[in-house]
Amino acid sequence: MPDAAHQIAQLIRGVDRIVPEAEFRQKLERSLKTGRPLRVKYGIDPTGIDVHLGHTVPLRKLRQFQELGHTAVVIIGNYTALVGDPSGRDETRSRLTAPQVEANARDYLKQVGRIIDLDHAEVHHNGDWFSRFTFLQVLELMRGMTLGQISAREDFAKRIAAEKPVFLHECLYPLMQGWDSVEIKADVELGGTEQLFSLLVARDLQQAKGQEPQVAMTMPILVGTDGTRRMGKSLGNYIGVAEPAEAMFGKVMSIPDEPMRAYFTLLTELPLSDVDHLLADGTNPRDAKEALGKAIVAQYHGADAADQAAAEFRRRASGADPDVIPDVTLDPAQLDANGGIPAFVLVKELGLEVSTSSARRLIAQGGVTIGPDREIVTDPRTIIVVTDGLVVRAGKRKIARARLGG
RNA sequence: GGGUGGAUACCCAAGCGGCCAAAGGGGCCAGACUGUAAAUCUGGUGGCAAUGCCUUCGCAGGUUCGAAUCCUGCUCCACCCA
Repeated sequence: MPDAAHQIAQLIRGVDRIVPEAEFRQKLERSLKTGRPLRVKYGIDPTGIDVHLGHTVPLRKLRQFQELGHTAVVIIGNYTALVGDPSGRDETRSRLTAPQVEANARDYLKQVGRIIDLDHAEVHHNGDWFSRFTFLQVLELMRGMTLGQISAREDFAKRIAAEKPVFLHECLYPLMQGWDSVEIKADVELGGTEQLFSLLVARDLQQAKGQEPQVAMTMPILVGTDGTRRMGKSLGNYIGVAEPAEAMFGKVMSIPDEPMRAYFTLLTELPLSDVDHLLADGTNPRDAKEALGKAIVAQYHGADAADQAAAEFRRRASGADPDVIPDVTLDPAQLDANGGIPAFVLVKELGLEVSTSSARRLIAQGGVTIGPDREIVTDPRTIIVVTDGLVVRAGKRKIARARLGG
């Protein structure tokens, strides 16, 4: 194990806050002296199915702890998922059923395994203990917090001010999360900035049970591909860890320039001095973004795939067609005697648009080009004579090659 | 239990008898521009082999030549008082 100073230097990268910082230092030093690794907790609620780069920020931190010899403890919040984390929410989360949560949990773990080493991690489901809770225990747990504390929380306070509902079960969420820490005797808990409140609730509960309280380590919230709002599935601005290399790379390239530094810091291992260099004035931000994209994609798909994705992106950006163009077989019955078909029907049949109405619109706006010469079609009713292998492009991203069945 | 205010397209939100496939904003799509983006500008954003037709304003009925708009019942939601 590297010494405490080294560990701290490494662990502090990208971290928002450590509360309380002195305790963290003490815990680390003691761990080194006694050889007993720290128990580092990270909880994830299986509410959706896509783990995205936003989730990987604390997960990558967890991985760093692992690499330094500490114990990663992953909590699958199958019970908390039934409640729904109110953090950062301005409305109540929609309700999930137990089987949904079950299925999600399995899927999640698979994706989480892309970031941390699950073979050397502890994985718990908080349903293991919460499903056995008696009502009396629930009441006891609720003694841990007052209405004042709860309603002081920013997310609840906002909702109350906006006359939006706050349900009682949501108030229980931080207590449940805190109890998880008691169950697994956490030394450190990781979470996003907005989790600080919940992470600190655990300290009280642990102390009440005679345990040494955990240290909260919060990570900044990663902004999504729109560059402003937090990355999230519902906002449609996320990059999923399970996405194919090219899609992942393309999405990284589509972020605005401003959040690049945060991405480098939180999502890559690149030395920060190198990052400074890449982002220095006078350099082309595209090159920096390309380096960022490669570094991220390589983590999930390998360096070769990352390079290929980058090359492919350059090709597309220069206007060339992609390497692989999907074939779509046309039903010959759609064609007239001369092999012709109206442009808007063609676009729909090739699956480039979902409805004839939208196909008409796209064509009328000059978004459709046909064949090697990229002939622009602007009248939706233009009859296109289809030959086998005809390439049709719709907008910047969609393309298909027509195949005549036969 | 009492009171009040709501439910409109992907989201927010206007409309309160015909001029409504429904303002405005956001998002998204396309085009122009570019350093990959972003920003900006322009256009589009229910469906249909389509100068017209069909379905859509919580649900079910009703009034009317005509209903997102008026009436009745229902469902759901929130807030306030207790």
